[in-house]
Amino acid sequence: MKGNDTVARQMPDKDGKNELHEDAMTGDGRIDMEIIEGLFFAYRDFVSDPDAILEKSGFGRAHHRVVHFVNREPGMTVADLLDTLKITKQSLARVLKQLVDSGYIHQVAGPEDRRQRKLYPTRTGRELALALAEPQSRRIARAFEKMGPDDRRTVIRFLAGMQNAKSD
Amino acid sequence: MKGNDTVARQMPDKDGKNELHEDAMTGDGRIDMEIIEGLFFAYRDFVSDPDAILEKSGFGRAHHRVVHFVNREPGMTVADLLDTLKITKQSLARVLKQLVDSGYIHQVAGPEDRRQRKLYPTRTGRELALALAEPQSRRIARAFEKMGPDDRRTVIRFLAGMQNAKSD
DNA sequence: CAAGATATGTCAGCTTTGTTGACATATTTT
DNA sequence: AAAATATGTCAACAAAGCTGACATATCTTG
Repeated sequence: MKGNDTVARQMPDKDGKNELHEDAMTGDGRIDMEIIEGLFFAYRDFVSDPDAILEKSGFGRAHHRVVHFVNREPGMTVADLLDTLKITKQSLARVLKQLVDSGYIHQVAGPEDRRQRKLYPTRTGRELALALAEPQSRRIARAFEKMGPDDRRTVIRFLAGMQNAKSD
Repeated sequence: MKGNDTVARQMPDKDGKNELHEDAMTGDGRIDMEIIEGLFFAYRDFVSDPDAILEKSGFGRAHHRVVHFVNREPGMTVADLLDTLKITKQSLARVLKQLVDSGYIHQVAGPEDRRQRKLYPTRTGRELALALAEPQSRRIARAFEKMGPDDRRTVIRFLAGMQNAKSD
């Protein structure tokens, strides 16, 4: 390889900043590594479920999120969606435009406030959202398979407790 | 605005593909919307915790993941890390190089197989990983605050059940 | 009614983080 | 000696985030 060979014996290291740790980081029980990593792996696999379907439509995960929430709350405005996704206007504009142009979402001027664009799924938009949610829901069902119905309550409370307080 | 006004009355729509849905997508009880969305919001806020710290070091979330797992399993190889993160070699190479160059991670040729590069955190690398884990752990503790210790077990089982089976 | 605030769209450009495919080097295995 | 393996690297690209500025339509307010 190139000359980036490394040796176990380190450079002079007065302050100890380059001293190596061979022991696993545990956090001395003050850090909940188990939940931190459980969340990472669970979410990593959870969001990978819809990838096959998304590829067929030529969309990505950003489109998934948009089409999901518009289906969940038809008539929501662009501002609502920005607040839900916590991304910027331009980031949203790109994927939203593609979904509108492809006929998955329609925009309707607000009946009271005509500056608003209320977002509605079309039939194909609804079908896509359902198809994307389905494998995720199956994964969830499988996870709960050997657990009780009270366990589902517990998980819901946990997930709610992990979220930031609503600002409005 | 531009001429992208939309009206509630749609274009001719024989097949109904453009018909709008004004009703919220429920999945008719077959889709677990509550958990799907709970996971999304929980993870969205969970990963935003370390952002302030990362900005100081000039790193991003990809660096966070690398420095975390190297700290958790010092001596892991590049191949191990690729398998954990499920990203490509080039994606990892970029951020790993930056972490090595900045002195957060050291590489040591494998003692048995000298082709391998075993990864170890330096002292600063360990400190960074702990600092990043801390706000996340506090969030988790807060979520469990009003729940029992058995609830933590339940959540761990759920998160494990959400993961793909290990291939090896 | 004029002025300002608001909701949305859009332009231009940048960054991070993912992807592919090809190829080089050192080392181990066969 | 040849093949396989672990890693690094080059070039190029794509998705999805960001900023700041500015335009338009519409609503609210003085």
